[in-house]
Amino acid sequence: MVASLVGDPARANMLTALMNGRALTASELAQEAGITPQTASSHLAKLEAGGLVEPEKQGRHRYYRLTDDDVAGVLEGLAGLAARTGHMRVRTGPKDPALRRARICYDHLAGDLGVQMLDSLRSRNLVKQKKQDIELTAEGERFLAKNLQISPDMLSHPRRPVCKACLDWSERRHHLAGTLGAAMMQRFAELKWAARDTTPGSRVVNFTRTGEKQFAALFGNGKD
Amino acid sequence: MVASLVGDPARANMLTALMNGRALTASELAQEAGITPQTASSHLAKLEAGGLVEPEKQGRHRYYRLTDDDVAGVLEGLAGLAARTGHMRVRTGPKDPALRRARICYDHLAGDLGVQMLDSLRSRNLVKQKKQDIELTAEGERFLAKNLQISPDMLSHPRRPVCKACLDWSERRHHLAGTLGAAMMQRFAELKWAARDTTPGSRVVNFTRTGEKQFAALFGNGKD
DNA sequence: ACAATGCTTCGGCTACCATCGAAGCATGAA
DNA sequence: TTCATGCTTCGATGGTAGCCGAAGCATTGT
Repeated sequence: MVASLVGDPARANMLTALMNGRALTASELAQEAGITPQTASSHLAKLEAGGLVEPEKQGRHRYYRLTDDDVAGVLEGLAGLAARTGHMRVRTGPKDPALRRARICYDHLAGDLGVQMLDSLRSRNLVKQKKQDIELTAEGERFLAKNLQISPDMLSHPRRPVCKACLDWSERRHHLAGTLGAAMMQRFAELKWAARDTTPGSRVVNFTRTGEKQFAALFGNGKD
Repeated sequence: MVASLVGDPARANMLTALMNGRALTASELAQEAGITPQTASSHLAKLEAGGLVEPEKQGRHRYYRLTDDDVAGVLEGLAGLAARTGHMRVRTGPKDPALRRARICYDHLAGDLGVQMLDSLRSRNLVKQKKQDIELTAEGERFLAKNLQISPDMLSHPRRPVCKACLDWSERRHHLAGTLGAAMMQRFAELKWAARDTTPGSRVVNFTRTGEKQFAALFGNGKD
C-alpha cells in the first residue's frame, strides 16, 4: 500500500523535503529525516519500489526526486487533509550567494540562471525533454541561429551528446549540458554577457549589466 | 499524520468500503476489514480524530461516512498511485430486489427511490441540507403546492420536524423523513402512484406504471 | 423491568518494522 | 595502487501499534 509508505514519519520527512521539485542525495535526506544513512537507504529503497521516488546517479552521489507531479499532487492532498486537523511543515533552502546564482559546471552554465534557461527552453518547445534525454527541436534550431548565431553543425561531436540534462547542485533541478550547453556558455562569454570569476579556483560566473538584460530577454521568467 | 491512518490495512479496507459515498455501521466495517468489533472501534475512533470519517448515530447503530469529497479525492489519488505499481480493490453491494427499490421507513419513502427523491430536491435547491438538518426553501414550497398539492400549514407539528435526513438502510445515504416525508408518501398513495405491499409485515412499496412515470418526471435522475 | 443488540473501554499479548552498528561495494581522488 | 567518501546489505534490538477476550454502557424491543 502506498499510504503506509507515506505514513512513516521518517519517510514523510523525506518526501516533504522533496516537495519543491528538487533532488536530494541519500545522505541529505537522511539528515532531513534525522536518521542514519543505513536507515535512510532502507526507506529510500521502499519508496523507490513503491514508485514514489526515482533515483539518479551522479558521481558517487545518488540523487532522489519525486517520480512525477502526480505523486506531488497526492502528497499535497494529504498535507491539505492534515492541515485541517492542525499540523504543518516548513522547508528551508541551502545558502551561498553568488555561487547559487550562476556558476560553471564543467563547461556550461549552472545555478539559478542555468536552471532558468533550461526551463525557458523547455516551456517554449525549443527542446523536448523526457527524463534525462533532451532533444533540440526545429524551432529550437531557428531560435539558436537567430539569437545566438549557433548552427547545428557547430554542435556535432563524435562522443558527446548535443543536449544532456545535468543535475544542478544548488537548485537540485536540471540544467542544460552537452555540446549545446557548452556552446551557449561560450557564446555568452564571447558576447561579453558573462565571464568566469577571476579569483582562482572559483566557479562563479559574473554577468555584466547588459548581459543580465540580454539573458533575461531571452530566457527570463519575469521574476527578476 | 493522515497517511499513517490510511496506511494500516484494516483502516484502508474500511475507507475503501466507504468510497462509494454510502455510510456503513461500525460492525459492518469491522466485517469488511476482517477484524473484531473492538478493534474496529479503535480504528474508527482514530479515523474520526483524523477527520477522515464522521459518525452519525441512528438508533443503536453508528453509521460512518467519509467526511467530504476532499477525503474521497485524496483516497482516489492514493489508489491511483497504487495502481501504477500493481494493486487494486473491488467493492460489491448488498442484495435484496424490491425492498431496495422502494419501501416504507416508518411512514415515509425509503430505498433507491427515496434517496433519489432527496437527491433531486437537493440538487434543484428545493431543500437546503447541512449535515442532518434539512430546510424547505421558498422554491420548494411552490414546487410542493404546484405538483403535489401540499401546503406548508399541513406540515407543522408540535414535536416532529418538517424535514429530517434519515439514513437509508440499503442505500446508506439520506432520504427524506419528517412530516414532509410522511406527507409526500401519503400523497403518493392517494394519487395511486404507489401502495404498500399487501403481504403482511412487508415493507415493500409497489409503484404503479403511471406512478413510476410521474415520480420519474418529478424526481428522475435520467437513469431509469 | 428484563433481555438483546450494537458499540466502546480496558488489559495483556504478539508481531511487525524502524533503527542502528558493523561490514561490504562502488566511485572518485591522490 | 591506496585512501576517502557515499551508499548499501546484514543482523540484532527494541518500541510501537494492531489485535482480541472480557467487561461495561447505551439503545431498543418485549
